[in-house]
Amino acid sequence: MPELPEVETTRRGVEPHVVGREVERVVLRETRLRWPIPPDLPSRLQGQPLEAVERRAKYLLFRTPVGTVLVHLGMSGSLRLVSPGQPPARHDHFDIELSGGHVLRYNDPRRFGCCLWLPPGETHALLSGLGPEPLTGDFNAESLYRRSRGRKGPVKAYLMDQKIVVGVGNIYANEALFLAGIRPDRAAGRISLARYRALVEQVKLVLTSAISQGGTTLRDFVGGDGKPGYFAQQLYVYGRAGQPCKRCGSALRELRISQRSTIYCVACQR
DNA sequence: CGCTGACCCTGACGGC
DNA sequence: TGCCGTCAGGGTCAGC
Repeated sequence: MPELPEVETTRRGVEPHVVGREVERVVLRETRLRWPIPPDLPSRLQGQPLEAVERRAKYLLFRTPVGTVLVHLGMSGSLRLVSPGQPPARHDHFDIELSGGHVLRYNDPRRFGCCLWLPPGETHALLSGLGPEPLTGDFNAESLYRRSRGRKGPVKAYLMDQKIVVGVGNIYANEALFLAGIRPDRAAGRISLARYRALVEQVKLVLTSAISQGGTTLRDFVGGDGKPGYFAQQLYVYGRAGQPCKRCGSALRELRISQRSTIYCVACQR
């Protein structure tokens, strides 16, 4: 599930139930994620108040006075609030039990996610070297254009490079390139500033729109059994290879860029 | 430094 | 019904 909008939706969903609470207990069931969960995480967290839930790229940061829990949902992870005593399901790898009667429960079938501990003041290697957040002014056409000069790789791979900009995953890279009218296999270094302006605008629009969609299902995070909101009904190209373009009717084509499914319209994208 | 492909893991799905 | 190959929204890492 998690692209940036799903991660931000998760952050907004759990924040009001987590901030101001205290960690009563941490239960680890399966520590073999992308990297092992530190065995001392429960003892470090126990009794600590949670001061904030932040997001950087697709990482969730749970702040306490003695350090930060850094969570990534990988490809298949989710973080939900459940009631105390609710029996764990398959792939429910750990719980953070909070005062006030909520349990933060992490589920991840593929185990590509992670849960790491970050001492205060330290900046984790995973977070250093990340590019700007896509919804801030630091992500702009001028710097995107400037940094692209001389690059021969496809613009879609460039857009998904976390050093260039964070949080643009495969779905939204496909969508933004369609909306900006840019062929995903065009060399990043051979795209004009004007077209990068269009691309930046569409990245911001598509992410903002998806976050607002996800926001409609926030209630699912508390005691519900529904999944976080999904954006499928508004997709122009992702998952639609062979089907007609919603703008011009041409059959959408598929190719692979950096091992990832890439769909585009030969007529609308140049 | 830039770029490509292998890899981590489970589950869903389509073809035979 | 079962088996097998392929694919999936993440990212790191080695190697050229």
